[in-house]
Amino acid sequence: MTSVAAPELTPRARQTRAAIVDAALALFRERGYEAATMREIASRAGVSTGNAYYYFGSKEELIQEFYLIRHAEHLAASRPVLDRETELGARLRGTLRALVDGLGPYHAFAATFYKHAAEPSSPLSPFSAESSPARDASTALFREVADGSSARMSQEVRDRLPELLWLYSMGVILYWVHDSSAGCARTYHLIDVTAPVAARLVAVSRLPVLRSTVGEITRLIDDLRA
Amino acid sequence: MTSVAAPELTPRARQTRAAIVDAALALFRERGYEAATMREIASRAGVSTGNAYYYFGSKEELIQEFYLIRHAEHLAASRPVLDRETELGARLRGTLRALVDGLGPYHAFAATFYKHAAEPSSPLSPFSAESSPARDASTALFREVADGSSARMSQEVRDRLPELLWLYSMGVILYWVHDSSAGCARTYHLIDVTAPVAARLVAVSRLPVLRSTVGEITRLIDDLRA
DNA sequence: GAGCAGCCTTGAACGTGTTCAAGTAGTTCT
DNA sequence: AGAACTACTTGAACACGTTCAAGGCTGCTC
Repeated sequence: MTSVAAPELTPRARQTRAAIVDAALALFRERGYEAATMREIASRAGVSTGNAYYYFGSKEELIQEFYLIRHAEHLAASRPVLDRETELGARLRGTLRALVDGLGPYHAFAATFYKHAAEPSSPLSPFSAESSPARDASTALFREVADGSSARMSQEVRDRLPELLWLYSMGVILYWVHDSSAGCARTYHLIDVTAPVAARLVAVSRLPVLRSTVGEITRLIDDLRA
Repeated sequence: MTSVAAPELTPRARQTRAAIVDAALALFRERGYEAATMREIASRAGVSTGNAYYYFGSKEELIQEFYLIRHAEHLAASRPVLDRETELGARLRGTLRALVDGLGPYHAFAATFYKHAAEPSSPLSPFSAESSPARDASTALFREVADGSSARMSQEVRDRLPELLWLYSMGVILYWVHDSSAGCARTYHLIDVTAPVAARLVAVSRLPVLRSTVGEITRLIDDLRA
């Protein structure tokens, strides 16, 4: 189980910490986030309730582990598509489908944890400073999606595209969270339809008529990330 | 205080209900959502804790009142701009600024309640069925923003624009929630920059080169709201 | 006016996330 | 060996959101 534990932990403690994470994620999957109590998580991990709070400041913090594990697996799952496809739309589609594939078993659970992610003061917010490493890792993946493609684009678009694609993926996840269709078919449909559109927008961004519009959007993005 | 109470309430009960809402919103503003306890809200309203639960199924439900009151005030605040301006960008800008103006005093509070809004199972989610009336009301406002403007657009764009603008406004609010700049200056900046870009996109949507792209996006929107 | 019915009100009790003072055990220092 | 130090562990206690059995109040019927 991939885990990014604090390095200064005793081997024994590291094991305890991992047991808590395992128990938590298992219970989250089984019962959902709210129904899984800290007492039960601790009990299943074989420790006291209070001890769980020695390793994790709050129940929400257990979700950061989920983020990290998910990202590592998403990275691996995207590899085949990125090695095979060269067309931007197809690369994007494959990467996003891999993302949703991996989240699948956690659908009910992820739905409730996303509520915590939306709170700006929460370290779980994808926009927060604490999540910056996770966000950077995601952005790097999308940079590879774009740069490894055969799509031609101006340097200004190329520089800003990864962040836009990350934002796009957040939108897809938001949609997925709310998607109650069988097998989340609607989310896959959304991906299948929007990925080519996104690629198309990148392509048309080179049109001279859109030069000024692209320039405005570029400046806007630079403003926002300042 | 505008309030959409259930109609079958005794006048006395209606008054009690209103007192609870007033106490709740005041405390939310003073201390924030989390720090305002149901016991304190009930106490300030002069009722027992349990009685608050006779009128509101949960603490979150008190936020629906906030939505309703805010929307009514936003509507009124947007009136002057909509009566004066004809250019789409200016109308959009004015409407969004009015939105953020009105939310101002609740910034800290709104930040924490948006976390509840993001949960799909919550009736507070702007995407939920329970919020549909509130969403429809918002969409109607944006329809007026677009239709009352001098902007020319195809019928297919005109039909779908209100929902897109509503989504855009949700994005602005999401940004605002995370905006910690003085006086939320960055949010106002975002509005000032993006409103003209949005108007510009509507304008360029008539370009023949973009016909097929616009068509794809149109079909996508129709898919999603199905 | 007595009884009745239904709306409204109460506060104690439950289970939750979280805290914390008090420990224990392993390691290092003298 | 003993002492001191640090890293870890405990479970009782706290405040919170929420529930509910019990009771009051109001206006109606006869």
